[in-house]
Amino acid sequence: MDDLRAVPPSLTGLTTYLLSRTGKIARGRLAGRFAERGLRLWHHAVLAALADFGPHVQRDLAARLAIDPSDMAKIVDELAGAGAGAGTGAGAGTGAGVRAGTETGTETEAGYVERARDTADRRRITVTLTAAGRALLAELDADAEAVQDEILDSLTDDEREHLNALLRKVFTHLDN
Amino acid sequence: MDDLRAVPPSLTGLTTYLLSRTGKIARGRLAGRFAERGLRLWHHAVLAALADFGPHVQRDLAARLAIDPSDMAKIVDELAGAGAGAGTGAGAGTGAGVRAGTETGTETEAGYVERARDTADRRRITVTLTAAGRALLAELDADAEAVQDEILDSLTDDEREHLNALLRKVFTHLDN
DNA sequence: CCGATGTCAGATCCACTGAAATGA
DNA sequence: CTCATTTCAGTGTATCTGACATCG
Repeated sequence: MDDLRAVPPSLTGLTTYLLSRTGKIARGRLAGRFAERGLRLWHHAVLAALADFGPHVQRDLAARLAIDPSDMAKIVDELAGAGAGAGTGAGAGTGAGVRAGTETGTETEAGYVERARDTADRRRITVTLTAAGRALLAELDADAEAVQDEILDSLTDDEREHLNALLRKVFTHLDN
Repeated sequence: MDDLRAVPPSLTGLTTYLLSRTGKIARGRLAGRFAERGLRLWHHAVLAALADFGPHVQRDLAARLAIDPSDMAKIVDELAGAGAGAGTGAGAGTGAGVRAGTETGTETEAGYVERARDTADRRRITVTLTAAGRALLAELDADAEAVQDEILDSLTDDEREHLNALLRKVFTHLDN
């Protein structure tokens, strides 16, 4: 009898629909977790890019992640901790884990990335991952995997691997 | 070599990331096609739900598609073609909208769905798919499949089927 | 040329109105 | 029979985000 929660089969038959829906759910859940830290998805992507490929000129970072350069400026700014009068250097000095949990009024932004003038071309600003950034990235990655376990709960390990392979194939092809 | 187009491997290793990215791309492309008609994705979903499950009380339609009832009111209104209807909306650019076959008159009267007061409970409005709506749905489905062919271009038929099966499994489980 | 700030549009969400049904 | 409560459709608003445009 026509369960009102049932989704139209003609939609679930469309792979793109499933892709879109599950993707949105996944993104939403992960964004929720990051929000508890006062972060958004792009922060994770930026940190990951820096970890994987090393320091970037800000513009290249934007190009790689397919995001508008003007938006990248904000993200890097937030990761650097320049915004909102946050204690930049953070008296805590090294470490500076800053797993704030609840983002109370005080934003405990710390230097997850560092902006430095390129020595060769002094117009360029090179963004570099700091130790604190690397630590934060590890936590965000853990969040991501936790969400992934939720989402893919119904799949076996083999199926998960297969799904990843298929999606990777699709994605890399789209990238061209 | 650090191709600037390369995406961080630590991200592509996350299935949820791929899901999220490809889903967003798919949604964007399909939304683009629909926009040429002056429609949005929800219009397609509503038509599909009506085709698959028959007439709905408007509120149930909203519940099924997990959308806010107030937003559903607007969407149904546009599909019914009452007043400004589908032509305007987001599309801007091309005033095209609404190519239902009978292009008599400049605009609209698109009755893709019909609203009728429930005789028993006059608060309720029952939404029914019309012949024009069915025709439009066929076109939108064709658009969706075209986009799907683009997106899944790199996969064989077997792989596409497998991907659909995996995603369906994931999605139905998430629905619970 | 590059990065930063500001503006705009789309989508989602929430509160409210008015009509209509239900139950005390 | 009347009144309070609930449910529904519809309107409008607040907010959040992503995309675009201009300024330094």
